[in-house]
Amino acid sequence: MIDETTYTIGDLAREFGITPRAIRFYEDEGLLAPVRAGRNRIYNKRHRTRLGLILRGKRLGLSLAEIGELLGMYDGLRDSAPQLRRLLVVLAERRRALEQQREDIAAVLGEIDILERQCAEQLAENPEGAAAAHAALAARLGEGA
DNA sequence: ATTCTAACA
DNA sequence: TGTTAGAA
Repeated sequence: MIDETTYTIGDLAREFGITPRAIRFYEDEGLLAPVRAGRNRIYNKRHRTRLGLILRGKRLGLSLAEIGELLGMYDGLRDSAPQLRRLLVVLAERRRALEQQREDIAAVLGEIDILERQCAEQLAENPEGAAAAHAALAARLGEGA
C-alpha cells in the first residue's frame, strides 16, 4: 500500500506559508524536482518533506546552495556520514558568522554609548545649545561695531 | 479559480 | 523573491 498522496504547488505554499513563486524558485535552484502532469507540478510526500527541510535550512540562515549541497540533488543518502559531517562544517561556519555579527553590533552599541554621553554632557554645560552661543557671539561682535 | 512561463522593478 | 502579463 504505497502512499500516493500528492499536492499542488498551491497546497504546499499554503501549508508552509510561502508563495508558489518561492517554491518554483527553489526548483530553479535545483532543490526540488516535482513530477509534471503536463505543465503542472505534482508534489508527493517526499517532495513535501524536502521542502520542509529547505525551509528549515533557510531558518538557520543557510544559503540555498548550502541547503542543496546538504540535501543532495538526489534523495536517499540524506543522513549519510559524509552529509552529517558536511552539516557540522556548515553549522560551524554559520556560528562563526553570527558571532562576528554579535561582535560588530556590540562595537556599534559601544560607540552609541559614548556619543550619547558626549551629547548629554554638552547639554548639561550649555542647555541653550548652539543658538544661544551664536547669539552671544553676535552680541559681542555688535559691541565692537 | 489555479497554475505556468517569462521578464523586469 | 515579488510582481505581473498573457495563455492554458
